[in-house]
Amino acid sequence: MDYSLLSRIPLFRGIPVAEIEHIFENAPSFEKMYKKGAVLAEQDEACNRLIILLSGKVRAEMTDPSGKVVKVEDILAPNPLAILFLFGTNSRFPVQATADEDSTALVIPKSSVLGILGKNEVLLKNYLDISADFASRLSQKLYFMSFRTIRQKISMFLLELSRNQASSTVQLGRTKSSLAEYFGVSRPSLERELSNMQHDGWIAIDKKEIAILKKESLVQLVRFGVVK
Amino acid sequence: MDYSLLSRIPLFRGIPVAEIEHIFENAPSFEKMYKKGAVLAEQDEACNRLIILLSGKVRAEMTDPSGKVVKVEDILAPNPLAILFLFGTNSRFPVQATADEDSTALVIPKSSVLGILGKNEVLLKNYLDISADFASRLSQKLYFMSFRTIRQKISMFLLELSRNQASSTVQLGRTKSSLAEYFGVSRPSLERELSNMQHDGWIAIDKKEIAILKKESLVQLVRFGVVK
DNA sequence: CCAAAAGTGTAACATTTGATACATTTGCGA
DNA sequence: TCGCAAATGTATCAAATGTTACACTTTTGG
Repeated sequence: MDYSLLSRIPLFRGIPVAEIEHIFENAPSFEKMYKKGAVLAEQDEACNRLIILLSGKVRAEMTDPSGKVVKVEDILAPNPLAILFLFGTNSRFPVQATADEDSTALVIPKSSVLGILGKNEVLLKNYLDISADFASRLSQKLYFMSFRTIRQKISMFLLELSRNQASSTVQLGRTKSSLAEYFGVSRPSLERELSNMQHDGWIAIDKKEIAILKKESLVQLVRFGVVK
Repeated sequence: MDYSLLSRIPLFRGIPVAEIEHIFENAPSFEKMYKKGAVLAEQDEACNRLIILLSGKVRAEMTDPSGKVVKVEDILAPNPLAILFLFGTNSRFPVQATADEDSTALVIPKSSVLGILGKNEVLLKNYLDISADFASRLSQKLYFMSFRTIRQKISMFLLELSRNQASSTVQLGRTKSSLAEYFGVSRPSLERELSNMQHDGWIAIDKKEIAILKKESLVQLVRFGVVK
């Protein structure tokens, strides 16, 4: 078992490898291999163990009641799965995790995790920080979803991207399709609104690169819901 | 300082009063009084302390960039404020907390919290459970917001209310105005859709009481997006 | 018990968005 | 580098939702 792998993930940041080894010395945990296509965790299965992906790639899919896949997230090694859902009064995996390629994972029973966290304050702080960051991202996405119109969402998104950045040109960094999905709107609607904003002279679109031409208009729209 | 108060909040559930006293023995923390109208925490202020409301009532308000109050939540004693935002890489209070009446609070510096959590495994588990539950609720609301039409949201909401309940009649338990706000839709639109569903024979509305008449239709709508 | 405030029900009309379709273009793996 | 799958850009039409307005009812606080 190569604990130096673990030292590279945020959960173990700031903890020397020797210390990590010591932490796991008396904590029941085991390594497990998964062939491509194997299921690491079923959706809605009781979440009674922490799974840390050591090598390979895992696909997390949320299936809605009709059986249609709603959301996909890729998890690359080395990284933990569903860290925030390990606890809670009715903790279940929110997604199905499937190996996208041959993978190995470190599996730690929930009871061990509690003991481990209590033993190392840095590890505890990391765990709490990761949980809080996750919750913050959820909160932000909710705030995001609360905007009424697509133009408002686009404006907010572009302003966020351009924050802490000298240039007024931003890189989307993802496909417009995936952006539409993130916004919860249809792809043609997103394209149309982007076109409209370009026609209005607010932005200039070049592939996945967008130049913000009238930042003031974007700001006003986000702040007041209308412009002028 | 009356630690028996603390034993009544979820964070200290399952911990004897004597043990709570012991926990706080060597942890820096202090009690503070707030007059009605006093501010316990500013929005976006660094979140470097855990505030546990011991008596009184606090109003949590989120202000959007234009200065308009977006959301209000009431916190009654005894309960902690913003427990999930204490940690995280850039932890700040997400709301402004103002005393709605004369209140007292126990204030614990962030560094003490870490030490306390490491010392008592039950407390640690409570903290993690509370965090996870909060995140789950956020997730669920996000799932909720992802429904396209108002009718789908209403259906999902009514099915959730009627779950684990013999009767097919549910009590809204809140005003329709606040429900519209929760859904992120305009009040007239919600009213109209409720009317439509009643005209279609799916539900029967009597004030804040709604009878589910065609549960199958609601289920189908939520599952497949369409009925028949 | 009264008056003011909050909540309700509904209608007409304007806007926004979704669904669908199709022609290109781009990017990636064999 | 070829070919195919994914992504893009755009148009048309239908459906859902927002906005505004107003009359009425219920709740609340003094």
